[in-house]
Amino acid sequence: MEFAEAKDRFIQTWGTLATQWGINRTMAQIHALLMISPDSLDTDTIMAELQISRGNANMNIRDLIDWGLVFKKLKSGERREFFYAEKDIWKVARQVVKERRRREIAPVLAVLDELTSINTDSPEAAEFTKVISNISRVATFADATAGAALKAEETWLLTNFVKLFAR
Amino acid sequence: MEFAEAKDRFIQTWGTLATQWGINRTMAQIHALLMISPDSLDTDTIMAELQISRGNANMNIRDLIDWGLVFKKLKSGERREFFYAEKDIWKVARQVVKERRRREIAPVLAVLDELTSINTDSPEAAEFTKVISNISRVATFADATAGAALKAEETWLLTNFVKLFAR
DNA sequence: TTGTATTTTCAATAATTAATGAAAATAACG
DNA sequence: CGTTATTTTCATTAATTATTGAAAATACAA
Repeated sequence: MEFAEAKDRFIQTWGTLATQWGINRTMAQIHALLMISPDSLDTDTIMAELQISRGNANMNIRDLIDWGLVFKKLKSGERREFFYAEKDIWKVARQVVKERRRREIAPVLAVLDELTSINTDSPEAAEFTKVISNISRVATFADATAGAALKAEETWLLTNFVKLFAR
Repeated sequence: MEFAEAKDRFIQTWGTLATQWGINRTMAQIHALLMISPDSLDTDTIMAELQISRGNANMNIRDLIDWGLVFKKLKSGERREFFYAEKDIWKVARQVVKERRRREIAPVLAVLDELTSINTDSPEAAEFTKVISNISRVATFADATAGAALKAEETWLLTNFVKLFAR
């Protein structure tokens, strides 16, 4: 396979995977492009490579920066901005977990916690409380686990996972 | 808070969470409704509770069954079908991981593996191979880890997670 | 300043995805 | 069988989400 084809395949694959996980395709494609690019790229290059509009490019680059996956680079003597991505996929994964935890999981945990404190005066209400408590307990535990993992060093985590699951 | 309100809050919250993770809202809402329901429900009840059409209800119930999260129950003397959900959230999580691995991760791993074998005759191609190899290695490891966890018993997994991360 | 390159915003439009509802298919019953 | 309850399908419609592109805002240099 030629490089150009492989590159397209990767950008496409990364975009498809992302949509299945609730991330928009363009955002994932920009991320993919920057991950495999040796140099940082400016907006026009990204637009040209992915055949997208300026507005679209700008918005999704901003989002990637918000997610902590892409960074701005200022080249001396250059007026426009250049962008580059974190290329270590472990760090990418850690960052995604961290952000999703903060943005999506934390609010849900708060709601669940509230919902455990209703009257259980009917079979429906009793079952409800039982299920919600179970979800709340497990989710809180899983969230705390993720939190601990994020605090730990990457190597420590990797080492321990290997110990835990090694054959 | 009253039961009726708590119930609506939960169904709504579960639906919102799901959309952020690439699952459609109705599917998550049906799942939520069945999880908190003491009895199995028929299609008409689900339609009425969630205010959705028959077609929508039917399609999403089918999908939930495909995902292994909801099951059919036949009541003797009853012609129509009743549905109930797995209520143990650990089992739900395990099932979701299992299915996503099969449907989404496995195909991506196959593509990544292909992409590692291109000529590295330019700086771009060299960087590409480097990044793809890293992703492929880490993803394969994570996938294998998930596979091992799925094979293990739930209690075993829980116990070991506690040991690993307990303060 | 003033002009110019660059970035950002956002209303309009396009594309995608989900939901409806009625018709067709299926299954159960007498 | 024929009848009726129930489920499934799917073309149409609705809702949602993403993209465009041009105008406005901003940043920089002279």
